[in-house]
Amino acid sequence: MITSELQKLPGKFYTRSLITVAKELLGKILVKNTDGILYSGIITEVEAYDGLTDEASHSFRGVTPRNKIMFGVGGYFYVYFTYGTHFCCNVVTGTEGTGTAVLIRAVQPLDGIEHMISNRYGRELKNEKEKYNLTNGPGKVCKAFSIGREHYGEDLTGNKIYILKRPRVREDKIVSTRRIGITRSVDLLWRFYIKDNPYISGK
DNA sequence: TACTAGATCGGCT
DNA sequence: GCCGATCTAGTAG
Repeated sequence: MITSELQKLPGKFYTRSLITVAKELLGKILVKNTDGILYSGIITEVEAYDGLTDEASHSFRGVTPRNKIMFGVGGYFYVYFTYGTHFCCNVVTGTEGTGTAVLIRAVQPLDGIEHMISNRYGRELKNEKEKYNLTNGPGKVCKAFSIGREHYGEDLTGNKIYILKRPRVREDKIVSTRRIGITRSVDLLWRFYIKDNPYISGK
């Protein structure tokens, strides 16, 4: 697959409802093209976060400086810093004021794999296991793609960070489970991943 | 393999 | 001041 020949998703892809966008992001290709380095990977695992009903969401308690991009219109990047060490990235969805976003939890690397290995390990791969460990978690994806606070609010219809069109993943190839690493609203089945793909986070 | 702890700091109660 | 949409290294079994 030649990623440079694929089409960018338009703004209207993102302004639809949270769960629709979350599921349809599976199989699409996340691209970062800055500083002369091209990174890309197939989105294999996501989680949905809602504003109104979802206590686990950063947007649940209303607008703050950190989450304000979540309350804007869909199609922007929400990057946050957590546990004093990691960044995680989200795709903002829906219309103005909804406070919804989709956390990208794992991707399958396509372009820039050598850079990802260097960003993650600072050395060569040691074994097969490290190949999958490269991007199978939200903190790992950001580390591999070198995504940080400077990418907060990035416009996904721009030319630095964007997502490429790909055929929709069939419903019977999508697995829904509880979300990972949260303590509130734990019963929602809002984690989605591509069945049988090896680039999936633990549990 | 399974569990525990430590890193490390920004956001918000 | 507390705790988190995480990850890794270390220890025990």
